[in-house]
Amino acid sequence: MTLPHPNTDQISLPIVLGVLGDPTRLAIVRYLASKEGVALNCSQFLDLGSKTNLSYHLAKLREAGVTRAEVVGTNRMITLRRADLDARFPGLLDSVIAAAGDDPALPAVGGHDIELPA
Amino acid sequence: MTLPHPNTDQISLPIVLGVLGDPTRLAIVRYLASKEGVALNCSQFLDLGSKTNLSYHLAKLREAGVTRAEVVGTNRMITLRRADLDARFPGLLDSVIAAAGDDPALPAVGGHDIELPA
DNA sequence: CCAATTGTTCAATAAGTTTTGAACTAAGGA
DNA sequence: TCCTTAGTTCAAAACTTATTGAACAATTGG
Repeated sequence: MTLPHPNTDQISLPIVLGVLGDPTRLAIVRYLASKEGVALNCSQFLDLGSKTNLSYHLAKLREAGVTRAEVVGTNRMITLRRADLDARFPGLLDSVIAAAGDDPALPAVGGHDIELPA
Repeated sequence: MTLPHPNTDQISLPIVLGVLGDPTRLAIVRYLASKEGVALNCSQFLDLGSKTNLSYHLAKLREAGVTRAEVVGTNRMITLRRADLDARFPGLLDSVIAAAGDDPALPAVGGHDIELPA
């Protein structure tokens, strides 16, 4: 059970920019960046919308190549594809995250720690 | 006769990203960046679409704060708001332009020189 | 003044995006 | 096995964006 992701060289600039041009998704990326190295499941983002709606936005991010989703039991562990994005579009992710860093117009993620299934 | 532009501090990250997430507009920005300092009118971009459609896309870019349009006679001279964007979102425009730089999936602008009204 | 040039606006349509709830699948634990 | 948890899928509705052609405005040049 793996989910489809584009290869690094298939990541498209206009698609990435379009996907990031949505406040909910930008908030997801900002939060992922702030927790880099930590495994996050979808429920971490419930502050941003309904379960169904998050599934939609997280699929958009994954299909654009911005995030990676790994299946761990019933969880999908979400990470930023930082190395891939840096390789493909040097500096882009950093400048987006820096710009989003303190934007009060973006929704915020509460961020509860979660226990993973052993 | 001046056209409305947002102030630098009113430029919104998600709006800028959304506006750049369109191949036609990304091509416009790439071409403007390649001709920085040169005055360009809308007709320069007719390779990318109809006059009406360009008017629409150029208005989107202007309203997002990505470009500036100055009225000179019957022309609108278009420039990139590079300094404003660099001030607001450091590094963002550079990385977008670099990433777009050699993307064969983006439409290209022919680029004829034009004679301005004296 | 008249005609040409440059670009905008309008209304219509076409196409795509976001959001929702209900139904569903898959894994894990009691 | 049965229940719970995590997340997806589907179809519908609501909304937004892109594209077109016809009509319009404003300036310039003859």
